[in-house]
Order: sequence, then structure tokens, then C-alpha cells
Amino acid sequence: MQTPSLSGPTLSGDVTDRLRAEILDGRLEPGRKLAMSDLKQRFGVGLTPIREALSRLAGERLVVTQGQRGFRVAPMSAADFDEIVMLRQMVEECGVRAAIAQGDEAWEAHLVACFHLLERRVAALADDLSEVQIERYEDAHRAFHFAILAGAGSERLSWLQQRLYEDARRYRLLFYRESFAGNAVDPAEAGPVHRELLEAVLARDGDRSAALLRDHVALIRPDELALTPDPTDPHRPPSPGSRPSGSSA
Amino acid sequence: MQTPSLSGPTLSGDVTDRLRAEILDGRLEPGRKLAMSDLKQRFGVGLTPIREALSRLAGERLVVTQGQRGFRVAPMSAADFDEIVMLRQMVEECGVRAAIAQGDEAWEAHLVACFHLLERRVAALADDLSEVQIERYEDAHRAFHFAILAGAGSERLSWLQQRLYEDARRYRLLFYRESFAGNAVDPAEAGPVHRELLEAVLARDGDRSAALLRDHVALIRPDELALTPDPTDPHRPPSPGSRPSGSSA
DNA sequence: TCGAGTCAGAATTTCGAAATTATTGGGAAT
DNA sequence: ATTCCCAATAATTTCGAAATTCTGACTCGA
Repeated sequence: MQTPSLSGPTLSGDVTDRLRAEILDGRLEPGRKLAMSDLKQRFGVGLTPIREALSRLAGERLVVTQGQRGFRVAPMSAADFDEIVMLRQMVEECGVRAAIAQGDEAWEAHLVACFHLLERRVAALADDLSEVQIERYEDAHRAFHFAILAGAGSERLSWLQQRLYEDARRYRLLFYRESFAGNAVDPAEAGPVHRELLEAVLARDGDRSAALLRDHVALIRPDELALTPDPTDPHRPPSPGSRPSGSSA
Repeated sequence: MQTPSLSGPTLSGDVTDRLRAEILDGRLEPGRKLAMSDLKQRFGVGLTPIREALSRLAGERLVVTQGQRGFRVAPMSAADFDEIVMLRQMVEECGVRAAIAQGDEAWEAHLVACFHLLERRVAALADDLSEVQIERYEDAHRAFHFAILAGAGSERLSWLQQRLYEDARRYRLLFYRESFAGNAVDPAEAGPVHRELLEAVLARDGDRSAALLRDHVALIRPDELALTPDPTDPHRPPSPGSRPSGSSA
């Protein structure tokens, strides 16, 4: 009955991943109402997978639900971004110290490999600044930072890092859109930081690594972000611009 | 149709809270299969609220799901407890420094009030060591530690602290059951630590507060815990001792 | 004119049944 | 005797409809 081509192991998991991607990409604006009928029609499935996906995302705090009034995309605020930055600094600093203390040679090798790929992506970005290249750079950038904390060998720590990274990315993309100069965070500027970071980590210099990460995380200040002053109930229209593009990785 | 006395705003939320309490209390052992039929019969609701509750708890990482093979209680392992302790040390240390930096007088007042209540609970525990008194002490203990980090004014930080506290409590209760001496963590022993902690925080001594919290969190070592060596798929019997007690707070 | 009450419409929430998939047990071939 | 395959069973997953609840507007009274 269901389309056999797409849909992974279960429809619920597929809808969950697609909804999470749309929320983190900013395609679904914060505070926006997530109507069951719209989602049911957009994804072409019944109500049960939709509800399951929303419930799981509610557990991940990406959507909020209040009583019997449906689900909404988790709101965004300058204060929330401030909290994310603080928590990221905490996680990255303590994490890199733990990784330096416990990381082995295989971890070092993987870290060097990720940095090499990151540099190649930066070089490719200098020539071609297309969407797909930016996305590949983003992936390499995330992989490099994940590779650092992976040395700590803590699944929960890496999970927390990923969660905070994705939440921060949500704000970063909003910042891109507000001041659409294209490259608000210049990769060429961030490049040397990553090299210094790699060298500090390989030299097992915890203090220097932590300091570099602290500055790196706090690159975008929440003051520069244009955010809705009251994200509790903006009462947005149901569908101002739901693009039919379905080609998201 | 549904029982009007209990059940909060929605059946799903009620089932979610009850299931979470059972998991954190250890009534549902780690790795145990969560069969839909059993839960449906035990809670007296349809399949939809059960599935929604399990999905939300999966988002909170309290239950795990693999493809089309149902849900299971999140497994426990010594390595996982080690990670929890490390993350708690990280959160509590950085959190208390932030709270000391940003906390105001109202925060101090609330902190003193929570400590006073905690001392009264310790005194009450000396006379009567009943279940209800232990639970009241637990509540006061948790409230005191939450009051400390509340000074940071970060909702995400407090949420993370609560999540880690509850996860650690799951291991602590298991430890109680394994070596059932009754009071593995002597409240009388932990009492002076709390007083020193309060004084250090009020004196705005970040280093001393962090050091006290680091030792306090690492009170129970995972080496002492008797854990299943392979928590991936223990294939437990479906219901070895499902007690019909439903009087959980 | 303004506020409270009320009533239809729409949305969420829940249920029971159907469809799909995993699991278990027996039987045949090597 | 062991292994592989296949059918029967049990479980999860999904769907469409019913029940409950919220929302918005309309009316009536002051």
C-alpha cells in the first residue's frame, strides 16, 4: 500500500528524520503550528506515524506540546541561544580535556584524517561557493569537531555534543538568512583556528585546546540575531511558504 | 469512557509519566521488552497512548527501539554509569561557577531555604527510617542541588542536570537493591558536605564549590555495582515479577 | 458599545481493526 | 545429527473512523 521505493525501516522513523531535518534547517519556523492534517498530506502517511514522530521530537525538545492544543516547533530566543553557547563551551572544553586524557593513537589518526578532509573542503569552497559545496563543508566541519570529542569514548558526551551542535546550527542558519551576505562565518577565517586546534590537541595541550574551542564556539553572538521578541505564541498563518522541495539529504 | 478520577490533561502524557517513573524506579528492569499488549492491559488504554509514550521516552533515551522489533527499557552498564558521573561532574562544576557568577540575592534566599529543609529531613531520618521519610529526604536533596544550579538562570542547564540526576538515581536504586544494607549512602555522612557546599557557594568560592561537587557526585563508584556484563540483548523472561502496586507518586 | 454566554466548526486525541513484519516450530534434505 | 527452509503464530506498525476538546464567531443582554 505504501510507496515501496522510499521509506526506511519504518514510516515513523522516516517521518521523524524528515521532520527533524526540516526543523533544524529552518524550513519550519520556530513557534509554527504543526497541524496534523497538513503533515499527513505532506508526507502522505496516516496520523499514527505523524503523531509518533512528533512525540519523539517532543522528547528531544525540538517541538513543544501543551495539553490538548497540538504541537508547535520549539521557539527560538536570544536567551536560549545564549544558553546553548554556554553549554557548548562547557561540553567542548571539558570534552576535549577528557579526549586528550583518554584518546589513543587510532583517535589521533581519525582526527588527522577529518582535518585533512576539512581543509580540502575549504579549498573547494574557495573555487565554487555553491549550495552543495557549502553543505559538504558543513559536514566536514561537524565531523572534525565530533572526531575531537570522540576520543573521550563517551557515547552520552558525543550525543550531547551533537544535540547542541544541531541546535546551534538552527540559529546559525537563521543568522545566514537575516543578514544574507552568504558567508557570515568565513571559512577562510575559521581555517587557521582549526589547524591551531588540531596542533594543540595532538600536543595534548588541554588548556590551549579548551581556550581555542571556547572562542570558536562563541563566534556568533546572539545580540546580532534578529529574533522574535515573544516566541511563545506568534500565531503565524498556517502555511506562508511551504516549498515542495523534497531533495534534502 | 476513561476513568475520570486520574489521568491528567491527556492519556498519553499520563502514561508517559507513569512509564518514566517505573523505569527510573527500577520497577522495569533494563533491557526488558516492553510489549504493547502488556502495557495496554496494565494501563487500561488503547495502543495509541502507549505508542506515543514509548516514542517520547525514546526521544529522552530512556527506552530504545530497533527497527520493527518493538521497544525495550534502556540498558544499563558500568561504562554508561561512568559516563553519567563524568557528565554530572562537568555540569555541576561549570554550573555552580555560572550560578555563583550570575546568582542574585533571591537565589541565595531560595538556596538557604532548600538547605534548611534538607537539614530537617536529615534530622527526621535519624528518628524514622521509613520509606516515606527516605523519599522526602530524596526530594529535599534533589531540590537543594537544583537550587544551586538554578542561579545560572539557564533552563537548558537545569534540564540537563535533572536528566543526569534521574539517570544516576536509576543506578543508585539498583545499588541499594544489590547490597541492601538500607542506607548505602549515609545521609549523616553526606550532611556536612552539603553544609560546606552551601557556605562555599554563599562565599562565592567557585573553586571550592566545584571541588565539593566533584567529590559529592563521585560518591558511588560503578565498580561496586553488580551489572549485567552484556546489556545488549539479555532475552529476559517477559514477566518475572511485575508487582501490581500502582501507588507511585 | 461592550462583555459574557453559547453554539457550530475544526482540530486533536483515542480506539479497534487491518496490513506488514518478525519469530518460532516442524519437516525435509544433506 | 545438523542445517536450511517454510509455514503458522504472534507481535509490531499503520490506517480510518469515532469521541472529546479547543477555537472562533455570533447573539443576547446591560
